[in-house]
Amino acid sequence: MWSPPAQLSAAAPGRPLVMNDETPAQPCLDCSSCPIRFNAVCANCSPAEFEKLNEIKRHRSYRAGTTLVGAGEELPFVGSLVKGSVCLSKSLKDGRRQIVGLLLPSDFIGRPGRLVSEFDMFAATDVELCQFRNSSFAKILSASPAISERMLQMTMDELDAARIWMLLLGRSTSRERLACFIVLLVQHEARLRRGTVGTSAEVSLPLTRAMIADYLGLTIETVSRQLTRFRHDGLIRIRDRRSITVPSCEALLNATGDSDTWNSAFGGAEAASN
Amino acid sequence: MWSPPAQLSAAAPGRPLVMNDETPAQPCLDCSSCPIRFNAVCANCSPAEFEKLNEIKRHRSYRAGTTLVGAGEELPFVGSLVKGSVCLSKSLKDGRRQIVGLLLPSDFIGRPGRLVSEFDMFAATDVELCQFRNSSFAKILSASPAISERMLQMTMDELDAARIWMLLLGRSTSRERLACFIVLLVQHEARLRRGTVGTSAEVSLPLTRAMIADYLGLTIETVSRQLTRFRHDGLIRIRDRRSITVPSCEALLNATGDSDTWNSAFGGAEAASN
DNA sequence: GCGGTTCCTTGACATGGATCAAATGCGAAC
DNA sequence: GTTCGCATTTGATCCATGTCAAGGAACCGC
Repeated sequence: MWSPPAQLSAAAPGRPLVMNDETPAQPCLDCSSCPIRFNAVCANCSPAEFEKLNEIKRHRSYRAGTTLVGAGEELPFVGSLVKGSVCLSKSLKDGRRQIVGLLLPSDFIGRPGRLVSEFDMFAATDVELCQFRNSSFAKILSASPAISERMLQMTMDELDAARIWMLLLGRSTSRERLACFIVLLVQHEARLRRGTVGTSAEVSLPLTRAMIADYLGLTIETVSRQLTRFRHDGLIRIRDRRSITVPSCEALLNATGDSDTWNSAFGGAEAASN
Repeated sequence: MWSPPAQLSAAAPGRPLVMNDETPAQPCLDCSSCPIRFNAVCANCSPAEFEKLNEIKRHRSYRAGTTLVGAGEELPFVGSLVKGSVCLSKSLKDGRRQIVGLLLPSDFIGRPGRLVSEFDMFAATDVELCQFRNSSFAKILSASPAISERMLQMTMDELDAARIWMLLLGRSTSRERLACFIVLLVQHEARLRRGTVGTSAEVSLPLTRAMIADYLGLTIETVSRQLTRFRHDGLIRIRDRRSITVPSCEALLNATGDSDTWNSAFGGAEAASN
């Protein structure tokens, strides 16, 4: 199993990351210093609502590669992704697989009120979750306008993102898909550090080539070839398997096939929400 | 402009369909006899909530082909699709288009709290909507648990459906895509008449070949060729441009590439919800 | 350090679906 | 009925991406 980039795997200060596939229930992080507190489902909670969530939450870590749940199986919890990346995927009987969602910190995991998962879920990197028992969360959800409103917002955002990804899967070339993917990572990294996209960028790849292929609806060979081609074109430099340099984000954006669409699609120009 | 199948275009009894692109505001239908009352966003409303919705609703019809809103434009209303089909689509600058959502009766249209549409929306057939001003609906939404809960359920269902469609766009052959599309229509028609899928079926196609192509991420020629091939294989009979016969739904399901996945994906085995 | 394993890259070739082009069929207007 | 326009079908060809195969690079456990 590979070592994820330090940024993604480092344990929170003072809380050593337990390296089992799943850690036992841990003492809770303090919500007021939680790195995702402004974006997660609890972002608009009142102190009283925080209190209720606090009573049922628990913090867990999973190693990269851990399967959280298989399609059709029970996932007893929901929660927020605090750190790392989680993939949602679905496969056909003959093994063809599509990653249908890439969850990043502050994204919500699971479906309130439904225990059986429609998709496979696995940790792409080491991850940390803030979990709630599904049934307990569902109760709080229906009693708390702030949470249910935020939940609806986030779900609608995910739906928009999924539909935009459908445009990519249905109509883009392999080169455009790779460019979009890297742009997505660049913009996400900018958001994490609460900054904007600069002229150049260092990106760490949270996914293996195989996962990238499954996310983009391509084969592993095509992913590799297009990355090589970007390298030859000077659009990227490949530092190691897990990280690349983008000397000119604008040039990469031009390789997406529609810089306007894809720049804004990934939050480059955050739409005024609500 | 083509004549849509009678089933989709017939006006409600006693209310002649006004054949402008957009009808003026009309007297409201009685909610208690509304054909979508059990499935729409208002499905779980209390009498008091119905009352509030009634005050702001209006009924409108649009002709097939009408653009309801373009991507980036303002859509001042939200509402329920009462009759017909509406397509959500998104295009790249060079014209490549992907239909990212096919809305059918009882589906919700628009995004509460956000006026600017992320997608193009157009009426694929003659359409009837039950509309609410976006701002008015947003107020009621935040005040009514029954509506906001139903809204969240429907949005999560749409998200699951979108993700399943991503599997099709990313990983299926053109033949499988066509088979899935027809199965989708068969199952939807069964649901409309509140029955189950029989051994055989008559299906009317709500979309032109070009729209089918854009929905499936293919070209018009490929759609046509695969339909012809189904005909040669005896999987369908083509009655006319707008309707086909499926002599054996099971045989068609076998052509989807993964009958288990696709049969349940379109509600063939409705998951126990909530 | 060594061997095994997994991940990644590269090459040769095959092919499904796109593209380009033309013919056919159907509906609408006259 | 005739003509026009458009949707659809069909054919010929091309090409992007998949498939199959081999080699190389990183990592792991010993």
